[in-house]
Amino acid sequence: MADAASPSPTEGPFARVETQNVDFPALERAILKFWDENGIFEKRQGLNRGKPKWSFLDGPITANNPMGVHHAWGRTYKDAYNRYFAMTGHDLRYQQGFDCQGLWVEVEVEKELGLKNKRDIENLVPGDTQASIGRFVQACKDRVNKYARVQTDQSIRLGYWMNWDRTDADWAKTPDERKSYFTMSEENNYTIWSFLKKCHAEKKILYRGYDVMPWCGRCGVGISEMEMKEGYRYVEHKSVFVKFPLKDRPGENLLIWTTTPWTLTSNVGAAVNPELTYLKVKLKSEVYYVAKGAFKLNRMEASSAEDEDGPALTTGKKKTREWIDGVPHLSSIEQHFKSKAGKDGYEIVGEVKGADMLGWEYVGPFDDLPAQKYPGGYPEGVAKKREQLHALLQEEYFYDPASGEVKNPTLDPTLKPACDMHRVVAWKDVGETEGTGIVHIAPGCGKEDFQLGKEQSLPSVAPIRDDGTFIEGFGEFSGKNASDPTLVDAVFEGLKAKDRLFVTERYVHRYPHCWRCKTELLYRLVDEWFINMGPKQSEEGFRGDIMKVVDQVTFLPESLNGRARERDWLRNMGDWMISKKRYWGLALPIWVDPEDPTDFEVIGSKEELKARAVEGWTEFEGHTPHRPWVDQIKILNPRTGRLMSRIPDVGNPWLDAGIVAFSTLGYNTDRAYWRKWYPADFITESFPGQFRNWFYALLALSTMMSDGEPPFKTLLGHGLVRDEHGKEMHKSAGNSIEFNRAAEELGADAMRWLYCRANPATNLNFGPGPINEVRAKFVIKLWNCYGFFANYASLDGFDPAAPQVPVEDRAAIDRWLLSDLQLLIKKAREEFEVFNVMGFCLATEEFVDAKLSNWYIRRNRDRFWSKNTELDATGSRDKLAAYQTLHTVLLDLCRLCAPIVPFLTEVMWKNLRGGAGAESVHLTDYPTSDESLIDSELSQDMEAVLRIVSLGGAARNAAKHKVRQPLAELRVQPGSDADHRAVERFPDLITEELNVKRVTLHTASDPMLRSIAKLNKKTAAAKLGAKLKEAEAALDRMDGTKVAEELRGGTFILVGVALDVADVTIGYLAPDGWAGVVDNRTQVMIDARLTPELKAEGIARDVVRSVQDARKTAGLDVADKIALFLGTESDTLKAAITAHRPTIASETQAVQWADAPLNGDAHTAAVKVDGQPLTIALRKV
RNA sequence: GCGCGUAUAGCUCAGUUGGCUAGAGCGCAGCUCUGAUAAAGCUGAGGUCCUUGGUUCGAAUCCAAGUACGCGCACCA
Repeated sequence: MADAASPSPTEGPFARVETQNVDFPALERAILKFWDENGIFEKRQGLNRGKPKWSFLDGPITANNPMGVHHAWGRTYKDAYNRYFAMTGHDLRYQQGFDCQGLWVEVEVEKELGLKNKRDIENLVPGDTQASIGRFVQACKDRVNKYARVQTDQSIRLGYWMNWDRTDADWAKTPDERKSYFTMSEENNYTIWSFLKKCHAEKKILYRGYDVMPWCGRCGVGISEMEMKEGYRYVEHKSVFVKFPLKDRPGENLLIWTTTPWTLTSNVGAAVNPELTYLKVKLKSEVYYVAKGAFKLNRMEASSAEDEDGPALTTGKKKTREWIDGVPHLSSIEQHFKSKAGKDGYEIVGEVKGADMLGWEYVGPFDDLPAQKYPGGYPEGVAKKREQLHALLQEEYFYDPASGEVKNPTLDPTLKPACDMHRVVAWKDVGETEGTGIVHIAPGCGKEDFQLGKEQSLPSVAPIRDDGTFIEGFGEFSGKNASDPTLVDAVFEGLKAKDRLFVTERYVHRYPHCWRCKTELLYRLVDEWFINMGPKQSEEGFRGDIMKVVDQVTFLPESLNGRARERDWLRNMGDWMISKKRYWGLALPIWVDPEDPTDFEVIGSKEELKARAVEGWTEFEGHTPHRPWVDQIKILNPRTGRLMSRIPDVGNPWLDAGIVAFSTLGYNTDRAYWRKWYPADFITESFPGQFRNWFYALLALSTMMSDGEPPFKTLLGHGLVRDEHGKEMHKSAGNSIEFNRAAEELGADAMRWLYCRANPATNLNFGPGPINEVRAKFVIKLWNCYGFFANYASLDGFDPAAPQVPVEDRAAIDRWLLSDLQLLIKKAREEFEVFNVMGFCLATEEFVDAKLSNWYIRRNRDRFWSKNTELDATGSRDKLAAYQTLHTVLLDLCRLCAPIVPFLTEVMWKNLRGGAGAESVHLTDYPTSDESLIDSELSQDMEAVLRIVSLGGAARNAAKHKVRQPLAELRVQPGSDADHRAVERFPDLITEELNVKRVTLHTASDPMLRSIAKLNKKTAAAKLGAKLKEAEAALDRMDGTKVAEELRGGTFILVGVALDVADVTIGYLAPDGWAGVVDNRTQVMIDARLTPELKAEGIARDVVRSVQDARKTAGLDVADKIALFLGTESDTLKAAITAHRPTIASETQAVQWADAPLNGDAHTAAVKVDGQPLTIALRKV
């Protein structure tokens, strides 16, 4: 089968083509070999060298696992557009990229090595952290190299033309020296350094942030905003209502509610909304404060909030909250009170404004913990850093509404411990649709809490370390993990012991999880590095600069509003957290003074580092700028004279991918080259997520590096690949499909066509079903057209080099096909230029199916079958014209489709070119339409022919005569000029296709068919009731044409009842002996009467058909001659056979007639024709 | 909660600046054709064009409100 890819030299210019059970994957492998052995890709590059450039920038694929079929969608687009622009004479870079660094690789390597946490990693070489990190980082590099190579092989199999690293020698090189780009390359890392340097030195937007951030205790890493979006899920937690006894109001309590009981250990304050009203609820001997609006609230209704004052306006149904089956629904706070009170009941004893509660002091839930008693918050280092941060931000003075004083915390020597600071503070964001309207504030455990703590001068108590466990100072909790359920129980026990526990409940909410390892995130006070994006919700600062760039690029497909989405993300995102407390990644080039954490420097290049290094350079030299080697370098602080150390953090991996418009184009090493290729003309990736990931990072880094020049002109996004039934593909669900399996079982071309014909704006259903559909719809159909041509051309000795019959001398159907081909070429170019291959594919399917296969070839078969020896000069010329037309169309189709299905078209091309022309279709130019061949009237007329033929078929059906039975006449009342012309220009096409003797026109002005109106009893019966019979009779007497007109006009009254279009069916009646149908204004009828002559002819055709069948089952070749015996007792059959003997003989290639049954090796068959038995016997002669 | 989008046959979707009896492919049933075609053709069953109201001679199409779904954003105790 592999040989099928190359024409056999023994059979003239065209090789025979197999049309059954074609093994497309085998052909694809043969083509890969052909490209490889003949350097086709290199030749293509050679042809385009020096031509106008077309700059494509590849978004790096994560080299962490083998490719999935979902990757193949985007890669197919990338290759298709690359190939199109190559065939239209553009110089391309053909550089593909791998994303190498980051937590996703680390997590896989941890799994491989059986490591559970950071401590395991740092102890890979027992007792030697540096060596351990070194070994771990090496393992990460190894994994990336391994899968980059796997993905390379897979991409090659897909037909993706890039400058790949193919040999062992290629892969032995450093990432910097390879053809593909790697984000772990030195160039990439150092270029990010220059970006960060620019952020710091020029724009002053890099800062050390001391904030509460979501944290993954398993990975030991802060989670950035963009990562957090990936991890929200609905989960059940234990929530709790807790009493905070008020110090100066004996027997009175604040009632607070929280879903994170572990944070109660670090409670510092309680926040109320000064605007809200709070109830004093008396239960037994104690009083509780609860927000008035919260008290009776149905907590299962999703918070639709504050239209309490307009009950008449609340028309819409309230939505119920997302909930998990099996978890009890929430009770209202009032219900909790009722059930606690029993039959005594509770009592509302007063109301108080939130503003009047400010400053009230209370007893905290865990004031006995050492951490709560520590002066200035806990731990000491935390408090110290906070002071320094305040100094840094120059927030020297605070207005403290609790005391009414202006305070300066940096100068305040008596910072109190947390337990002495418990008081009610104001927070305008407190609502009453969730909780009790009084919020427990733990500045060390929540983002808003921390912010509020800063504003209100509350100390922070930060309880957990980087693995999620409690630090010392938290009594029995120390050492336990904050997300451990038993810890929650311990908290509840502790509260119960002090009679602080009001009630607990099971609660369902959306909670963030680590996007990589699915662990629940905790909010933790951390020390991370940020890029200041400028004021949120504004268009100022860095975010504003990026927005200006966003406004200059094109986002496709339009319906997705990509620009609006990107702008939306830019408006809302917080400052960009770029640090990760991990191992495998960009070494953030930030060196900090050991005594003063706010004194830092950013290094912008390897050279600068070398110049500044005062220690560790020798150990570092020769290594990539990764941990642990780069960690050893110290630089001198010119201000203090102390040695500065690099922060141990690595960078957010989106920095790695975001810099590639600079790093891969040699921005820092060959500025002219960069200038030539920047910006990219085109990028394309799957859009979900990328507006906040690659698209964002690329735009952000490019805006900074280029001072506002867009990194690309056009971005094409596409959806997700789903399984055959539209479900998300997951390895765990067992419905994901490996790329290799798909390519080998389904074929890369079929996959590529499926991807290209799909709408990029929607998700795509992938699987054997959809693939088989496109294969049947397009691949096999095109292949069969090709096979038809090649097989007859080979048999017939068609000479592709023969002088072309001038197009104007060719048959109209030839000119029609060539005209429509030009239209397709125009369409192809238009659609590729606007990055809409879908439009091209759908148009091509239509062309191949409706025009080429089902009309041109079907209608012209006898021109190809005609025997050379029997043709005169005109006939030969006509046959040549047919071959040339079909040959041209197939060659152009090859070139048109080559970017989409490079294998199929290559196989076809290699055979069709007949030894002439380019050795590969991919070395040809993309077709250009020839305007002189476009004949739009001809196109319209042929369309009319197809319409009339279709109607004629329907009329035949109504007449109940199969197509083999010749009929006398088809009569057409044209509904348009094109219909009219079609009958006059192409009577032969119509009569042959419909097997009628003649086609005639009905040109009289009255309708050819009489309209008949009939009641649609289903709908009309209800309206007419008892008058139904009467109405039917009345309708029978009416003129159907008039009824139809009245119905169209809208008013039709029958026996006093108004009926509409649906109540009446209009049928059409042909004269006796005829059958007619109507479509719009075109009417067609067929003469259904059989004469004895027509009947005999029909029988003869049935006989021919039966003999052909017998030939086929006898295994004869088309060209084989036979001796034929036809035996029957039926006089009708005998007469028909005798009358049509010459036709039967020529159709079946019978050169001898036998009067008696053939004996011996003859093939016999017993069939029925016209209901009568017929014996067929034939033998090859 | 805010914003954007979508809603048409069992499934996947077309349906242009409003226009006459709303279409295609797949699937289903029947018929047919077949010496390129495991292909194809024809017919049939199957529709509340999400709902309601409005504009209009006329609405799947335009407008408004509602409902459902999807996506993005926000997510708090």
